[in-house]
Amino acid sequence: MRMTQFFLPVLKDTPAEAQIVSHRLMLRAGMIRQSSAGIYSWLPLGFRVLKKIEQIVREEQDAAGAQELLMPTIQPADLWRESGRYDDYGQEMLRITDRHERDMLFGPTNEEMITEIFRGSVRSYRQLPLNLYHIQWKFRDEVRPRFGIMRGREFLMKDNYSFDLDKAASRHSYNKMFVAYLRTFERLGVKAIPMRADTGPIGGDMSHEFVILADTGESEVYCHADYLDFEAPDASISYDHDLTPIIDHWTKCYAATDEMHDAARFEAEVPEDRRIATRGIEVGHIFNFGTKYSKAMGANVMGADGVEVPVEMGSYGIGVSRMVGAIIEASHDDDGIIWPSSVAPFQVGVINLKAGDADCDKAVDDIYDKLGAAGVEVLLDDTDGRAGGKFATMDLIGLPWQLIVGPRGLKSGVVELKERRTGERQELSIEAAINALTVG
RNA sequence: CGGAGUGUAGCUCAGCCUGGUAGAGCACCGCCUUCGGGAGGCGGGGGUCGGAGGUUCGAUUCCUCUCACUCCGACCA
Repeated sequence: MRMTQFFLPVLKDTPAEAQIVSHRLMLRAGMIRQSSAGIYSWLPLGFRVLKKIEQIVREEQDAAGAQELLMPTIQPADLWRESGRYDDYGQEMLRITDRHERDMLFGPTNEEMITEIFRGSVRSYRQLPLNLYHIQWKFRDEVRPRFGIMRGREFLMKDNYSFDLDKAASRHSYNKMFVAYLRTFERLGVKAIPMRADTGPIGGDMSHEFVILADTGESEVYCHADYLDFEAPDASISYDHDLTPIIDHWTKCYAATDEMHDAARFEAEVPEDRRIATRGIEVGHIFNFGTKYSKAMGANVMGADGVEVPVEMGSYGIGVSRMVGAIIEASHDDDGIIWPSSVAPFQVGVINLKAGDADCDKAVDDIYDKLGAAGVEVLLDDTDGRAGGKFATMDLIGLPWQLIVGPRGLKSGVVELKERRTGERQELSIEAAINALTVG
């Protein structure tokens, strides 16, 4: 992509309404634009990141055996009357009436709808286990939206639902998602620590929140420092095997959000120099809620013994749009965003320090074509601005690599390769620079 | 939902207290000089001052209502 053709409305000034760093940087980098309170448009740069995250989430869900479908944003109220949540959910649910005076709602989540789909098609234990997910926009009419897309009213969430015959099988489905989440967050370039969580209004007795540690996080969290060194299972993991050793490893140390925090236990279990008390951002939440919805909505299956039982369910969510902000909170510096490579909107920003200079133009065009041909996503700053502004913009939008091409270097046949995260620069020949960016 | 604020140019803000018909910086357009970490000069375009009502000879300014947005608190991916 050439910057002269790319819609990238960066801001020099910080918009007054933005309080936290991810919101400020997303606005300044031209990633989002507010429409109304808690509702945003995603501009091209932000949308690219959102899609990257979505795709990683999708790949890991598929690998763990979940199947993607797509449910609507608008749901009929009757479904929610069946579960009893139409009245329980309160004003956070956006209620709509259609032209025939039918009560509808903009879905804040999809337990009812997925249960309805399930009960309409599944009758036998032979069709289990089943795990269905979608990545869809949700709407929760928060009293007080804030922090940009971190707590918007409209947000993109991956939510999935597992269906099993009995508690043991349901537990395995839960464990699969636990492991899939470890892998997902690792690939997204963040440390997300599973913390025992309250099940809240969704119900059930098994639940973990996945929390990214960040000073600017919304809630206080406490955990053992060992978690920072834990490594997620690699891609060769087999989801059909017993996953409990992995779960045990990841849950053996203390980790709790403030509402579940037990100071006495924390101090007893964690040596003083290993205690982490900081802030965190919840980016994922998994629940096993048993038969809460299947009982209420009559989602039963016939077991091998000929007895019909309500299906055991779990639900699993990742805040995809929130991840964008959470990653920025966890990865930025004074100059701007520092994208992990896996979610970066482009891998490389090529800077033409002197657009209009024949040698520079030729060199960057050549680099641009070669990197593009090698499948590297490149943003070429071919604008005729000054060097300072170009450096500042490139640092702000946080692409992992910058390739700086100027007349001074070209005279001696070199360009400068800068790594955004470390700030390290090296002078290389054009060929060597292209090689460095196309290997791995 | 309780509390506190803010709405003036695309953005950041001044002007309002003490009414007299709107400004700066950045951004944008043109020209010139610059040209490796957010340059400078000259010229130019852009605002029915959130909206409605009221007071007044006259309202961005004072009063009332209203809408929107932000922040702090309680709740959530």
